Amino acid sequence: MSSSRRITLKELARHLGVSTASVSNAFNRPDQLSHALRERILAEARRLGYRGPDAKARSLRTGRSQIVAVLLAESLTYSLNDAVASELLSGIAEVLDAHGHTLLLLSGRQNAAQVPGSSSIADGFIAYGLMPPSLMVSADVPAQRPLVAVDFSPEGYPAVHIDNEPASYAIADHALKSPPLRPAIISLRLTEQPCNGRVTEAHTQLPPEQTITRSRLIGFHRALAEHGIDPAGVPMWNIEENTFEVCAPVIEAILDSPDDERPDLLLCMSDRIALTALTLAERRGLRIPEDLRITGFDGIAEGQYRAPRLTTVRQDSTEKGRIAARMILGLTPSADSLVATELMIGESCP
Amino acid sequence: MSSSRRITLKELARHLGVSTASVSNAFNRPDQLSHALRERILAEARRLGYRGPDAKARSLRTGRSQIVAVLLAESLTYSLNDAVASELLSGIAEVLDAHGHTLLLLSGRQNAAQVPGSSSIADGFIAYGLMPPSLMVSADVPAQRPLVAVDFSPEGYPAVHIDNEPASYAIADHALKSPPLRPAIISLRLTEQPCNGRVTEAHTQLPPEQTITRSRLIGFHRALAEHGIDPAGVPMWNIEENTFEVCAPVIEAILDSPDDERPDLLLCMSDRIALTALTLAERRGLRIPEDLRITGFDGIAEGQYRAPRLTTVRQDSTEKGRIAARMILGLTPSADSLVATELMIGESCP
DNA sequence: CTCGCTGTCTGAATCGATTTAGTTAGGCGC
DNA sequence: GCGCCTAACTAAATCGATTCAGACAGCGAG
Repeated sequence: MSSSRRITLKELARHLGVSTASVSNAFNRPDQLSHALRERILAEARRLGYRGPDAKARSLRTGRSQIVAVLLAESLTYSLNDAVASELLSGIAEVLDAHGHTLLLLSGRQNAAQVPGSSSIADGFIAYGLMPPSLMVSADVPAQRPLVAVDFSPEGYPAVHIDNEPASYAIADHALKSPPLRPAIISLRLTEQPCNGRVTEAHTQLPPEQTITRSRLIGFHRALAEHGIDPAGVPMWNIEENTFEVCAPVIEAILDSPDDERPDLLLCMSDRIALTALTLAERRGLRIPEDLRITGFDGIAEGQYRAPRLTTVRQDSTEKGRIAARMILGLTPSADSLVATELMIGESCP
Repeated sequence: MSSSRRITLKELARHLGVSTASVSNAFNRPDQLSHALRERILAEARRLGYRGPDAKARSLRTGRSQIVAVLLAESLTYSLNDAVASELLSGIAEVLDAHGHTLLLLSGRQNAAQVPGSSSIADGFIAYGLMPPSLMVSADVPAQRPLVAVDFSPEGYPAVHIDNEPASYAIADHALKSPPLRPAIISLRLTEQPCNGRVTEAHTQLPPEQTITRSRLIGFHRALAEHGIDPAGVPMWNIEENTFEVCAPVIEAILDSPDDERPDLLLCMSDRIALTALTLAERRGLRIPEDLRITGFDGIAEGQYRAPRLTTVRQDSTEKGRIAARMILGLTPSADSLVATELMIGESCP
């Protein structure tokens, strides 16, 4: 009533004629004071509109904020619209929520204006996606703060990931059981070197910074070789960013090939790529899978909630998120964790 | 080296033999000290591994945290997997990012174990989705803290929204230009009363808590009436939660009707519902749009990146997010804002 | 009666910064 | 040489809590 400013714990204590310690205990450690006093304090707090201890002050004093930061290699805008990242976040959120923690979103690709150090508020970090060490530093991951990595393995930190090579081998192996005439691979960011379109030999010679996509490629190649197809002879296209907009022109170019050169099997490194191919092929009236077979990777919902269903490898990103969150909260010992994958046969490549 | 603990500003100052004020200014107000001293301070900071002022302490002292909280009516798990909410978050993140702020995710449906008051760390709030006042209170939206509402209008706060009634009138009007034999409506959470399936009269008599879906329904009804169809005679089904899993059984039930009772036009209140109908109808071999026409609402990417494309009303959720974020940051005066919608004609209902 | 113990409650230090008011020194004009 | 202004720097209060180390009272045992 009197003051418009929010009332503080100290003022509340003075109103009641008790110490600040008792008020604090009334909110945090009920066993430390008599029932009667506690009730009196809570009643007066309600009366004066005191909402409980201020989070900023509490976190300074205790050193804990109940906040876990997720540091994303890609921009927030991209990540939030990407099904795989969203699933991961959703798994993280589920566990944090259940344990009274909240989620702070941080991007490695943040604006330079970002005040350095502003992230030191988090109790722990979950880093997702391939992040150069420089990014982690500039994003101010404090040296001695707990960090769990997802889908990459920075030295000295526990990581949650899947086994990409066998998984991609498995799906390629499945697809190759009916021998294709003209198989092709559509890959995702093999190197830091920008490349959207047909991959030349030069690109494949570059150092394998992108470990996930590298492993998937190796799996594809192994399956091809085992089926008697020389991987070097299989054409490959690269996609710069895992979005429909960026995929579409590359796919259109592929589909524009003359009929006797057009691939009849597309091994795609992500569901987004595969779904884009599926959509554009259908718009052209190609029959799936008779004229063109397509496989994906990830197992996002969109690929299953459609007709024909996408043949893909499901990785349970939600579960990855749950595991990472449990490690950060200390509910699980922090150690490298391998999540299982599952081959899902849809109508896009039976 | 010596101490494993993180070094503080005060210790850094003592190392250098300068006051803490100067060290603070070296990081925050370069114009307040000589260039030479500043360089000396920053060099020593680097040497000792000081990463800049601690965010917890800074936020306590200044009262600002550079954090904006998004309070979601639904669970985080649901919201992160919902395309509309993700788009909104993505718009918010884009603006916050560009201005050195970060995003804290809070759910109105949070676990009861949530420490009350833990959200008082945020500088401002963006609330999304219909949120009963009680939820906003229990989620501890501080009374005098800035809040912008999206898609609902709590008293005393600015709101960002679209004009639902004319938008849904427009799409129904479009669809009814070819007169349907058996139109039907699939609605989304018209009341707090749980109902997944055929809507009885009782449900429609309930108080209109869900303002958005109510408005959309009124728009549909107005269009029907204008085209000479009695809205009371149009069957309606309700969907409890906007997900494939919850939608699917209801849609299956509708499609199970004998051929001469099965609807030939589905006016759906969301793209998720419409896409579920589209998928399940295709799996049954129904021809779209010859056997069944379907319209959606929202304009999510998934509906456009497919064949046939979904006929829908696009609402630019990303833009809603940007606007809300700008208001919260004070870049734009906080006032109610109406975002335009756009009718998008796809092949699902030409 | 005295000792020690338990249950309540308090005083004061502390977390790590920001910021106001003020001190000091140097430069400049006249 | 004097006064005034500015630039550079500092001392100390403050933000709003948590928590440790007692203080005090009451009570039962010996």
